[in-house]
Amino acid sequence: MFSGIRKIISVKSTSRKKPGASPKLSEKKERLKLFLKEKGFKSTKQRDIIASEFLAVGEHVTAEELYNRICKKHSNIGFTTVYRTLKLLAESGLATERVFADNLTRYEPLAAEEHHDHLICLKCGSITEFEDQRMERLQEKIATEFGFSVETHKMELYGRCRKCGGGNI
Amino acid sequence: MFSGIRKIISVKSTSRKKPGASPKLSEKKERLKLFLKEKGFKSTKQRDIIASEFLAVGEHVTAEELYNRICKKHSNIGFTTVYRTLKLLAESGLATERVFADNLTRYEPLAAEEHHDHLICLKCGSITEFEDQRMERLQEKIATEFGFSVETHKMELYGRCRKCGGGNI
DNA sequence: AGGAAATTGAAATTCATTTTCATTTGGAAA
DNA sequence: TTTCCAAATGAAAATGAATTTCAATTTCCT
Repeated sequence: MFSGIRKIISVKSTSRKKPGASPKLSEKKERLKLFLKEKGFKSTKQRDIIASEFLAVGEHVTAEELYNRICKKHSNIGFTTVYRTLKLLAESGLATERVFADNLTRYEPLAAEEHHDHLICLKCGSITEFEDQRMERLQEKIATEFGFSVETHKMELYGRCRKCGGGNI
Repeated sequence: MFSGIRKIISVKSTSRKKPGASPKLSEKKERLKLFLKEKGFKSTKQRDIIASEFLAVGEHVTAEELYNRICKKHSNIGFTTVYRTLKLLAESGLATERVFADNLTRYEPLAAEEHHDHLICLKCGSITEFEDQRMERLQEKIATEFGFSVETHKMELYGRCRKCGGGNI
């Protein structure tokens, strides 16, 4: 299923939130520090570097992708630490873990408060985010019809983006 | 994410199709034979047994689960063959591969023509299928708004089923 | 500064999945 | 039916992402 994707190579964000709606980088790093302190964890150079790089990159990265970026500049940072820090960021609510059809775990900044879904191009691998209230409402509605209460959901549309012939197949 | 699920233990189907709408077991096995012949593959005892057991079980099984059932009666059938036969069934359109939040690959009979989505209970692990035209239409609509054409999609609602307190949380 | 506790990172482990390869089997052609 | 070759089988090995281990290092509280 979805075997068309070899690798998700590039990533785009097309969210519709107002500019300035998301916290600044410094604010996010502050939040991480608070979380660490609160949990009795320690602030370290590595965590700072990794968090900064992660927040700078911004889009759906795997632990490995992020590690590759980081280890060029900081040969003293190991894969394991990148991996663990991403988990930590996810726990603290600064990142969200996602698994798409290629079965790799990706991390995406923030998102705790801004749930959204994804359009994934099977040709070029680009990921476009979207949020749609109609969708949220319909999900609730359907769930209710089954006596089900929704805590979270996963919704991915796989197909062709505009560039790859989305309009006219 | 979704780490609440330890294991998906049981599986229910609540699809809304009319009774008799889906092909009978013999019909399905016929379809497999045709597919095999068409592709120049061979019919074997193992494939027959595995396909029968799979179609009999009916619901979202992993290769391992199916293997465990089969090897009790047929000690001469190996895991690899079960694994490969499930892949084959998926190719032939008699099964669909699905990966839920626990990251195991499950197979489900038929489904090539009947696309549906899933409600997954985070407490008891039950899987309920549903199909909803409103959902399909909305997906198309949203995709179109992004210049995207949908080939396939994945949509899972995670929460509580009726038994596990779905109505009143 | 001292020291307990947490962190780091290289290496090892886990675990589902997939591949390898020697052997067996199915089934088309003789 | 017998022959023969490609396909299938299954045990074992390989793969690869995710996770854990553990000794050495670092943080940060007192």
